[in-house]
Amino acid sequence: MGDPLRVLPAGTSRPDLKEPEPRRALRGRAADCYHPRPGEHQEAGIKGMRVKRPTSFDIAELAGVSQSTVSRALRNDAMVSEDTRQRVAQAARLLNYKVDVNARNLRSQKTNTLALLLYEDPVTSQSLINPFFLSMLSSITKASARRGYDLLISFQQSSDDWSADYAASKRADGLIFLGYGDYLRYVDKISRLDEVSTAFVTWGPVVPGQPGHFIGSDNVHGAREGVRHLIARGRRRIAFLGDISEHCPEFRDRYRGYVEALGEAGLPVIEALYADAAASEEVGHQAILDLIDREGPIDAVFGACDLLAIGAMNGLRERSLRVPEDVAVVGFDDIVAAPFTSPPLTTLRQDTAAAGELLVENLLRLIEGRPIETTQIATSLVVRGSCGGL
Amino acid sequence: MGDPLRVLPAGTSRPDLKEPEPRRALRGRAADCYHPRPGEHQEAGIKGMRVKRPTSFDIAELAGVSQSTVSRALRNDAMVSEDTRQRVAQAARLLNYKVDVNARNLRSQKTNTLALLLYEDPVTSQSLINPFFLSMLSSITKASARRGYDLLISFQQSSDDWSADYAASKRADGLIFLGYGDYLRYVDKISRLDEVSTAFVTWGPVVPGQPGHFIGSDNVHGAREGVRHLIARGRRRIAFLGDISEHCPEFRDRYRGYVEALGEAGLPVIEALYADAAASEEVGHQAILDLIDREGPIDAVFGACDLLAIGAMNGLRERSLRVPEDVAVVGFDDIVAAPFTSPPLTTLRQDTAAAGELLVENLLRLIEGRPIETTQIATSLVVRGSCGGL
DNA sequence: AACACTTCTGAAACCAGTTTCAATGCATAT
DNA sequence: ATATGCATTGAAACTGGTTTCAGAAGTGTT
Repeated sequence: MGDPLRVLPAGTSRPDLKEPEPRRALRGRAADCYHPRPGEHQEAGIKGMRVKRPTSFDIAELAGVSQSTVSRALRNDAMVSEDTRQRVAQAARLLNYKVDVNARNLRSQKTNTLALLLYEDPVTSQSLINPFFLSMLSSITKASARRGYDLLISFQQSSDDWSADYAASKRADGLIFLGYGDYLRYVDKISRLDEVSTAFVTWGPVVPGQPGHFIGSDNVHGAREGVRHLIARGRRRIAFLGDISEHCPEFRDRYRGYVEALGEAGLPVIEALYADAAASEEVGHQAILDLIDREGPIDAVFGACDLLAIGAMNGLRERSLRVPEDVAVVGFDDIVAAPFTSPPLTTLRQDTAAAGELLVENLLRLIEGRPIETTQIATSLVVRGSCGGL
Repeated sequence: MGDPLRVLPAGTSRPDLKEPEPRRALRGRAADCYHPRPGEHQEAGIKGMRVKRPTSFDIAELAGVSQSTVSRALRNDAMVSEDTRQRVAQAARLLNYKVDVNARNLRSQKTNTLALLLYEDPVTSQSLINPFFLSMLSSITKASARRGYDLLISFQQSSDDWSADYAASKRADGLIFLGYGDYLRYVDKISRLDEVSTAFVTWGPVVPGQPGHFIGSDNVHGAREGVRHLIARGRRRIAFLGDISEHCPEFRDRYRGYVEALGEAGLPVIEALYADAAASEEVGHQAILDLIDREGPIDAVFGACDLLAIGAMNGLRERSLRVPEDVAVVGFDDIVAAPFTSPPLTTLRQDTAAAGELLVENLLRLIEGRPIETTQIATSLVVRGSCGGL
């Protein structure tokens, strides 16, 4: 088969250019100094001898078309004949051509990149070691990759190093906020994003008045299911562990679910069985000790997160109370450690795969101006040993 | 105080430009259609009415200098007077100017971005839920942020979706590879990176012949320390759990440490006390059962990773063997679950903070052509309950 | 006073693509 | 045969910075 790349289409080699054409001439020179062959990268390692990357002009020359046609062909623009597209594709493959995303982004005013801002809890610094975020991360990465988007990631430590600049400096088309518990401290900055019309989504509880951007698990429903499960197994004095101040809107929702489940069953909500506790093992440990010493026997604990539930189990063991015989325990999150505790922890799994998918989906909807439909993710009860059998 | 921005320096308003100057004229127009005032973002939300971002030309006009001077001033280029720098900075602040990184990258041929490629173990898919990687991720992010680099992240699932294109398409200046256990399957592709002179570093065991790029914990030393600790507590029949085939070079190194510690103490290496096991709780569980049933009593287990050690503890409990009284257990990694097992797991902590720092540091050294010095990170023994007291 | 040497600045080239616009060729409608 | 329409294509404008180059202003030397 003859080389189709050498067959120049009629009308291409027009000889009627007489004037110097300074701009074009300079651009064209790039092509002249590039002599690539597949597999001849030997000099690449030699310092300062780096071979020049091929540009779309090189592809154009090789394929016998104009540079703009190369651009169209490689983007599968509609207005290119199948024959041309093939020739360009082959030339690009031959020279091992890769678009320069900076040039592309500059002109098209699009980056095809999302930025993920991960906020640490400045108090506990727990969010970073919370495996929950690794699976969120994984699913977000995959969801954006599947849609052809790159993902920039940034761990935010204080509210000072604010990274809305990711959008302002055209590094990313949209932002994803992720954080555990108290993220309201940066919401004031988030609201400013609306003013500069920067697309963003946030993981966490739905904030009233801005439903579209805020995506989270159905915490109320999940907690209700967990507490129902305890009640169905005959537990009556069920303690709730978790900070329900405005710092932890998610925990507050889970407390609502707890209250609702009790109400359904006609059980009283005993104020004294609530223990304020930040999300960490140590805090949960101490909180349950205080609660038992103060209020006497309980027969179950609902932890607003797994770390609290695990801390509670350790505290119970310290008071020689057996889990689940004496006290049943249910957590929330289903972190990796959950199946490894003894007994294994019954908990409400947050569907991180669906969550990541929804965050990205909704962010792209915002970017493209399409309407948002779903904003909540269902949780599922994972029954293990700590709640007293199936 | 008068507005310094209006004081044009002499010689700036030169009136001797008569010719049309097509290029400049078009560029200048951008400045004319932008009328910003701090806090007047009202129209920003209205569709299609988006206010045009300020460019460096706008800053130049406001500051009464040329656009190239603006560029220099904002980058703290040496060749700008303090007075000019101040004026430019003030103008930029006033218009809330942010550089367009795409334009910057395009011209400077630098992205100020690193790409992190996280590989899943296709067999166990464990690496994603392994909290070890979250802390690696966190430290890598922080290390690159500290140096002014953005971080692109990508979870690689199969060896097919190869992302050297991150560098080829000028998205990133360098690559960081992260993966658990068997990553040799993509090393053939990694070696190709050298050919195209793409800077990269890899987390894992040092691969002979390419010392500079490969960074990892001192696995031999760490394992030796752990096994020494067991020996010092009187243990003699110490099992080793872990796959030491070429698929897991790290485990292989840890096995070497195990053998060395035994040798130092004059203990024989009993072939039968080695159990091949991939990195997961289930596999460790089964492996220890088989080993006990086959070889009879042991008094200690060294797990090549924490998940294996945890699995082993569960298996031992199933055979009614007490940890640490009957069998002492030591793991490797120090994952978050480690302190929550019962008894809490003694293990070798990998210093992820130092590791992330070193990966980024070395990658930048490669990018800038500076020599690399360190390639190994020390581990530290974390003594908890599972090894039989301090 | 003439000269060299910095230090600072502006004009224009440059990076490598996308997008606009006008032109071409060809098929179909009149 | 001519007008109309459409699919393709190329030339040139355009994106918003950085970098080169040359010139101006100011200082020090002889």
